[in-house]
Amino acid sequence: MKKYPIETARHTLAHVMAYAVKQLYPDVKFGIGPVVDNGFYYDLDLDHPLNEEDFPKIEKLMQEIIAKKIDVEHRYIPVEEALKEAENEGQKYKAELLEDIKSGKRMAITDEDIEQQKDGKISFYTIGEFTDLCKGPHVENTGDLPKDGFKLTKVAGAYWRGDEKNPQMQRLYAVAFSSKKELGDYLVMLAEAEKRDHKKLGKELGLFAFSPLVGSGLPLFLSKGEMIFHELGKYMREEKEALGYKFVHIPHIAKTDLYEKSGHFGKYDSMMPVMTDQDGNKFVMKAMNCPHHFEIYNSEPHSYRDLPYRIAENTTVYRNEKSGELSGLVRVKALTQDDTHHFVRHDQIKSEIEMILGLTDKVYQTFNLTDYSVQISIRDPKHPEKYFGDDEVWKKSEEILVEAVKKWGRPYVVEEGEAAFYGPKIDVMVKDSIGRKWQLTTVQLDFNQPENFHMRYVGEDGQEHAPAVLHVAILGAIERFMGILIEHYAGAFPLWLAPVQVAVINISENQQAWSEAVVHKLKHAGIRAELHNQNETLGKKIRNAEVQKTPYLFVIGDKEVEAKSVAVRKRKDGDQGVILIETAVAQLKEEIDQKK
RNA sequence: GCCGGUAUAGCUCAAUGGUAGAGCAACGCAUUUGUAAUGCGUAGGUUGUGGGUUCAAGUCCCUCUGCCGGCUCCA
Repeated sequence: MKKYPIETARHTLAHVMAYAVKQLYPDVKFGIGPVVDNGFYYDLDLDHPLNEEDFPKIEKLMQEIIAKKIDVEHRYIPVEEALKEAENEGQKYKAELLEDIKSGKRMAITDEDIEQQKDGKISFYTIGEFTDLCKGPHVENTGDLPKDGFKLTKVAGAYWRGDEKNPQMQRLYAVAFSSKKELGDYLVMLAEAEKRDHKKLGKELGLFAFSPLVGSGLPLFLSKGEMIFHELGKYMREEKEALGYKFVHIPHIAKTDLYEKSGHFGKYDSMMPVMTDQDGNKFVMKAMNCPHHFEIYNSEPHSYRDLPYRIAENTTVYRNEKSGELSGLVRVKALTQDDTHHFVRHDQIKSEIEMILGLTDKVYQTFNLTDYSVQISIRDPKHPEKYFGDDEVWKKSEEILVEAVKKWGRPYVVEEGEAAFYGPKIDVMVKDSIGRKWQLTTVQLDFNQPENFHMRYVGEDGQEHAPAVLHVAILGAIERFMGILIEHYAGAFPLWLAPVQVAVINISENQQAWSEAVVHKLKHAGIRAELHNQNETLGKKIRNAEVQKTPYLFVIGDKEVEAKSVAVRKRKDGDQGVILIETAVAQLKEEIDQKK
């Protein structure tokens, strides 16, 4: 048995899976079947809706194909011939791909694009009675595949070529590893990740709730969740004020005229209407803060000396996301941005972006978030009509961002077509517990809205000039950031962020007054303390998730106890107890202050 | 919005179409012991909503809602 890179085996397994499905459902039409993280998928068009009951059948057929040790044949076929054959077999999607190859369009579908042209011929691989166009590479014999290292995991709808207007196919997912053990390890890892799921922990720790009556995507923060939420907003405010940002406040509804001027209104359909007033003005919930902040800038004249002019606000925007897109705290309809707008002279752009990226670094270090990726989002060069402003300005903006990120020194990728309609942006993405990437930080450079809103400042030369605008959110949305943080810390927050910093457990009833006094003292010192009274056993309290995740635990009483990861303070007699608690309070305060 | 799942007690889950149960949590009593689990007891339900099939529905069918995982979207 030959050894192959796991990606090669996954690729061949995708073909084997397609072959197995074809044995079950001969009418199936195939889309594409690429390798993805930890496995592969194949897009299928068939009348029978696949579900989990079909998985064992398909897996069994795959295992049979592997057991038969079938040679994987590779050959090149002229494109016309291949096209004819695909059409004869009714493989319309394959035919479409071949058609594109033939006409030279060959639009990439995925990175794992399908073919490789060689003298006008197309690379094909055949396993038994299943032939698929594919550039490979593949294993030479199905006997080389790990027969018990793969598992079908899920089926999902996926549009042909990723376009909503195209027919929807069934995407059959599988995970695959070189051995049964590796597959088992992966499944165990997934089960562990499930325990860190912020939706699960949020409920267990009493942080937030959802109500079908209030509406989907509208999180209700309970007292403990609000403490974290508030602490995150406060932290960003402190950091920004230290850098000279000014905080502002705007109302949550606005006339549609504002968004018509900014260009948002026509471009997006996610704004929630509120009402039409007696004069016929239409109002919507604000879905972004930019135009309000522009109007704040325009409310007074500016000198070049005042720039950079930085305004900030932690404020909620409301977006009518499609129902299927919502997900816990990481995708909601009401999201609170730590939004800032920087109005800068053109010669200040570079230094301003450097300052912002510096702050970004500091924030990520504070939360010990090291595993993040940076993306520079630029225009889709094929569709310039989707964006405001002229080519030169866009080119210049994109260059500035690339240069800034290069200087910053983080690895990055450039994504075409991901820019905002008014300018390119730098995004920072962080993975959640099951490996999905979520955008947190965004830094957007905008030369277009300043013209649109006629923003001006008086320069050294006495003339009016337009500033550039930087749209920045470091946390992104506090809801999403909190969701990511809960999973990052698995619910065990650092002291300064923890909703309960000290749990005081009163062991015996005759210590009631003393316990209450300790809690009072802690709260007075600004420490978030909570009293757990002892009419239950300490064992029960300790295994309670809330208390387990509490950084400190004071046990009041006369029992010698120990608990993992918690400081235990014992009271021997009144006076000594007071000294112990006071020392502890001072230490705690110091630790909390040193948080960042 | 689309595809596939899914919804039973506060939580985790049981219950061939035939009287809705268990463990944990809660509460009470006992225990003063216990640091992944002290004992006994009590209470907790219009099985998400609305319809249908059936002598009989938690179970089968349809509707709506919510949730989960994808797709698309993501200012």
